[in-house]
Amino acid sequence: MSLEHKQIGEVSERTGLSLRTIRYYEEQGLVTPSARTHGGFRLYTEADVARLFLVRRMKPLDFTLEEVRDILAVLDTLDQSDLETSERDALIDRLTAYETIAQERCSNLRDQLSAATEFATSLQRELRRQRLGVSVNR
Amino acid sequence: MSLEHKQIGEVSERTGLSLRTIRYYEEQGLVTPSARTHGGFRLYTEADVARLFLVRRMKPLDFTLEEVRDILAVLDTLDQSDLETSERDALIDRLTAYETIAQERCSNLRDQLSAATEFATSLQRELRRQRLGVSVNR
DNA sequence: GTAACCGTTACGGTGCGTAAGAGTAA
DNA sequence: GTTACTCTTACGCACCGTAACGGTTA
Repeated sequence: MSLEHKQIGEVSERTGLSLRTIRYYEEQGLVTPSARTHGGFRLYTEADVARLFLVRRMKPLDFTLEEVRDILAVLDTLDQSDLETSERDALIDRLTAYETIAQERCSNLRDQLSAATEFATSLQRELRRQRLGVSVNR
Repeated sequence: MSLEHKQIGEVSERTGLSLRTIRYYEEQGLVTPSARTHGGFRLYTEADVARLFLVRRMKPLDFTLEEVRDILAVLDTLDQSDLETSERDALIDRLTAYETIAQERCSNLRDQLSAATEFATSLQRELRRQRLGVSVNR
C-alpha cells in the first residue's frame, strides 16, 4: 500500500506544495486523492501526484483556480474515447483559447523576468557605488 | 503646471498600474504625489512616476509592499550625503540582504518561466494530437 | 504507549477589483 | 453647464498561512 499510495506529507515534500495548498486544491475540486485510510488520511497515487505537478506548472501563468479546474476538466474529458465529434470540437476550441492565454502569459513572464533582472542588477550597481563611495571616501 | 505635474489617469496609462493600485501604493507609503490641486486631485512629477516604475520593476520579485517600502526608504536615505559611516554601513547591509533575496527570486522566476513554457508547449502538443485524432479519425 | 502524522474548522492577511455617491477640472 | 476626471469609503475576493484541538498510524 505504501508502495502505491503516499500520504500528504510525502506528496508535499515531493511537489513543493504546502499541506494547506494541497488540501485547498482538493477543496476547490482540482486534485482529489484516490483513497483514504480508514481513519481518514488522504492517500495519493502517482497519477494524483502527477496531477498536482501539472497544477504547479500552471500556477506561474496565474490562472485562477477555477480556470485550472476547467482546464483539467477539458483534458480529462478529451481523454475519453466515446465523444461525439461536435462535443470534442467544442472542447478543443476551449483548450485553444487557454493555449492562447498561456502564450500571452508566458511572454508577460518573460517581461517580468527581464524587469526583475534589471532591478537586481541596478541594486548591485548601487551597492558597488555605495561601497566605493565609503572606502574611497568620496 | 500640466507640463510638470500629471494627474493620476495619465500616470496610470504610462505605468500600466491601475488607479486603485497607485492609490493603494500611496496609502501604504510607497509613492506619494508631490502635490495636489486645490480640489484634491493628485499631481505627480516625473520623479514620482519614476518611483512608480521602480516599484513596478520590483513587483515580479514578489516582495511584500512593506519590504518595497523598506527598500525605497533605504535607497532614499543612502542618497543623503550627511550620513555617519556606521549608519551608512548598516543601510548597505540591509540593501545587500535584499539584493540576495532579489537574486534568488530571479532564479525562481526563471524556473517558473520554464515550467510555464513547458506547460504551454505541452498544451500545443495535446491540441495537435487531438486535431489529428479527429481529422484522421483515430 | 509514544512519537510523528494527519484531520477539520476557522480566523487572518495581502493586494488589489469594484461599486457607490459626490466633488472638480476645463 | 456638461463631460470627463477624480475623490473617499467600503465591501468583496483569491489563495493561502497559521493556530487550535483532537484523532490516527506504525
